[in-house]
Amino acid sequence: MLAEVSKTPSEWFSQGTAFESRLAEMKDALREKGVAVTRKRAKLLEVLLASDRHPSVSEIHEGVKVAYPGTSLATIYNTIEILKETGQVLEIEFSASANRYDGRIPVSHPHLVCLQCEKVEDLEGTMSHDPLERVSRATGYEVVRLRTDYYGTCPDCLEASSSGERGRL
Amino acid sequence: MLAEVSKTPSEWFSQGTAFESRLAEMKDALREKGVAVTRKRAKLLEVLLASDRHPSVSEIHEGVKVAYPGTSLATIYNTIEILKETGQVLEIEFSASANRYDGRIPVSHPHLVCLQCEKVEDLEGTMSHDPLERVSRATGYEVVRLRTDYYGTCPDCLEASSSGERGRL
DNA sequence: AGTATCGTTTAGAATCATTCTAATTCCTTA
DNA sequence: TAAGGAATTAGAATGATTCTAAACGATACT
Repeated sequence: MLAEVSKTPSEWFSQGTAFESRLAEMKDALREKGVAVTRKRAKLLEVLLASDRHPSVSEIHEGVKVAYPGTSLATIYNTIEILKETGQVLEIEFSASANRYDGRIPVSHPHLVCLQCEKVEDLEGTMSHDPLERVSRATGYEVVRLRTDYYGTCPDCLEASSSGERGRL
Repeated sequence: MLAEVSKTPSEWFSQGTAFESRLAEMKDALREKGVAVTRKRAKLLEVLLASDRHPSVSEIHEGVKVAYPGTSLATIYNTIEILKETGQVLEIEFSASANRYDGRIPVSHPHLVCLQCEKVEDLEGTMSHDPLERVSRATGYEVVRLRTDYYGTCPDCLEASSSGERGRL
């Protein structure tokens, strides 16, 4: 039986860059679901965890192809889907641009999104206590996920350009 | 010269269903930008404001076509784009489903999104004070937009089904 | 070793929202 | 009524994602 993930966001954050333990955790989650941790899937997990860029599917694809050149995009999509089902990855959706994925902290938490360079960063230390429960009680919804994203221009882009051009997010 | 929109979210909320005044406001914003408020565009604004469903482009299209059957989808997309540029509509993006639009309260505010029926509701009364300024100061970003969305199953869907099927949001 | 089985992977087609393009229509003003 | 410019159009193009059907690969059984 698969135990519910019950870590709070701050517990996730406190893991810091616990690459190895997250990797083991994700592999375990796949095995618990009864799917094999193949070499390509293992590599995918590593690529996902190695970057703090919140990579897109195609960035992950590029990374996996370094080790396994023949890898198809479909494999990445398939595996990401499984990871979503097991709560092992957080999907950050965009409609005008590819979705981005957070495997390090797979529970809801705020991000900073640069409208210009499309950088996605974790925003730490600004989390008030989980409001899911409060919202559930107030609305009758069974709230399972919260998205909080701040959009703007990152310091790098502020410096690099005076004009106000925007990306497509 | 176009004055910056400077209402706080709660000021927007306090307008309630001030349909007529929002309509006039949106028309003014278009004129200030130098674009014509044509009959189709006026109808589009009405359709957008008349519904609390946070309609998608194609829902708006359907509504406009009742009055003007020949209307093309491109017209809706074009006009929505102008509204976005003038800050007169809030875009709620989804990657697996069509984007939704909020013309009533065009500034960042939280929503409740039902994963099952894809309903999008405003979540009132839960807004703490605008954290944009605080995040800007803490991160060096020039923060211009905040997205906060709660996802879950709405009371209607909870009642209608015991199983856990999900929509595509 | 040989083979049946079942999950995994693949290439490419299909889908869908959105954007683009180039031609046409509609207004406005002369 | 004609000219000019914006608005609108149909349909093509794009891009991310999903689907499909076939090929592949590992494992268990004979």
